[in-house]
Amino acid sequence: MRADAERSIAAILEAAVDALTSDPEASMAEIARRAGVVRATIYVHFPSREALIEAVTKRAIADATQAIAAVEPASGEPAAALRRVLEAAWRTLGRFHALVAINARLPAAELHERHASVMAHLAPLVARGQDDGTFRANVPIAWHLATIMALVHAASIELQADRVPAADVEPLLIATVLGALGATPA
Amino acid sequence: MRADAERSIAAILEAAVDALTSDPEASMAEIARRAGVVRATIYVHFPSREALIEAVTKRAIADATQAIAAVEPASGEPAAALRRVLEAAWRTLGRFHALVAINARLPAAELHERHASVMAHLAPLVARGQDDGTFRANVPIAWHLATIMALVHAASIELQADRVPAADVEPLLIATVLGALGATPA
DNA sequence: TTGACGTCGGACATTGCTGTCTGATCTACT
DNA sequence: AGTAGATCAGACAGCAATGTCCGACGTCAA
Repeated sequence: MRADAERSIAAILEAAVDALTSDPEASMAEIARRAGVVRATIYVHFPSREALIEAVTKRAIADATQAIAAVEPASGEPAAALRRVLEAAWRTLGRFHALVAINARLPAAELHERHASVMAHLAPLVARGQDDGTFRANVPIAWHLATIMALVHAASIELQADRVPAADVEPLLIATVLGALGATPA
Repeated sequence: MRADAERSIAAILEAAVDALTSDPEASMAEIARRAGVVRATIYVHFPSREALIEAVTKRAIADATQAIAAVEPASGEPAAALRRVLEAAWRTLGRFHALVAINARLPAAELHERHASVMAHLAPLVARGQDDGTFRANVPIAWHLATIMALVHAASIELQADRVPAADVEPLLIATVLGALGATPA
């Protein structure tokens, strides 16, 4: 693999994330424009639009997985660990939210498979909190995860709309999520 | 307005909901087919695809607004009132879950504006709950409202993705929202 | 009944996209 | 420096959808 090819691929993936975030149906031409590349070049590396989106999704999930793993969700009090995870998510995962919507119509099995690595880190944390009574136990883990994602996204929207000061968002988000999962947010 | 025109409009709106539910990008041709109408007829009543979708959305929100008003959000314990509101909203929304996904990619400002009528009923309820200590008071009302909207929408999306059984959604949603607002969901 | 309104059936131009291909030009590696 | 590999610039066909238009035909309501 030549160095310039590698650069192109990186630029394309980067541009695809940006473009698809602002418009989930962004065209290949738009992605190419943002990548500073000609449209045909994309097809050199990705046989089709679908293949490109799959590659982008996989990379996004890999990034998220790494960011979450980095804050050691398996250590310490569940509430504190979740707090750390939320901070990581707030900073890292936010920009990929659009991809969630794009992939939402995929076969359920494939979707589940793609999220497996994230689940692998979060599920034990949530389960641990359910065991020791920190989080509501009569709720599926997937629901808790959906709740977390929804509130992170809502926080992002509120912030962008200037309906809440930037400095206030993180504590608000954390308190709301902890409450939603059933923890008493102190 | 002639009677057959009124029938056509009703059939088109009905068909649009159905078609967009099974495919959020359903074409005008598909909608026309389901409505038992020729494609051109749609353009007689709705100048563009966007206008049709807007009409469908507005009607859905109007229905939800009416359903919420009907359960008297201004009466009784705030937690109980919120519970009633969530039940009413969820049931009315049942038919329109697909529209949630479609409108999710709209400009945030427009989304906010379309939800205004629902918010108008909710804001006093939330304020009342903050006053009597049922809901977290150190949080802007707008944040609580955003939280509620986000969780209702998330519930809708989870349901559509078949990640949670339909029968479980309502109690899960209620428990999660009450917790997120700081009430003890008992 | 009659005429205005509405729908039908289909043709039509336009647009925007995907995916392919070409030859020319550039660039990384040996 | 030379060569294989990569990008560029742009053309091309194919397709699907939107939105417009038409004449013929049905249907509502006065």
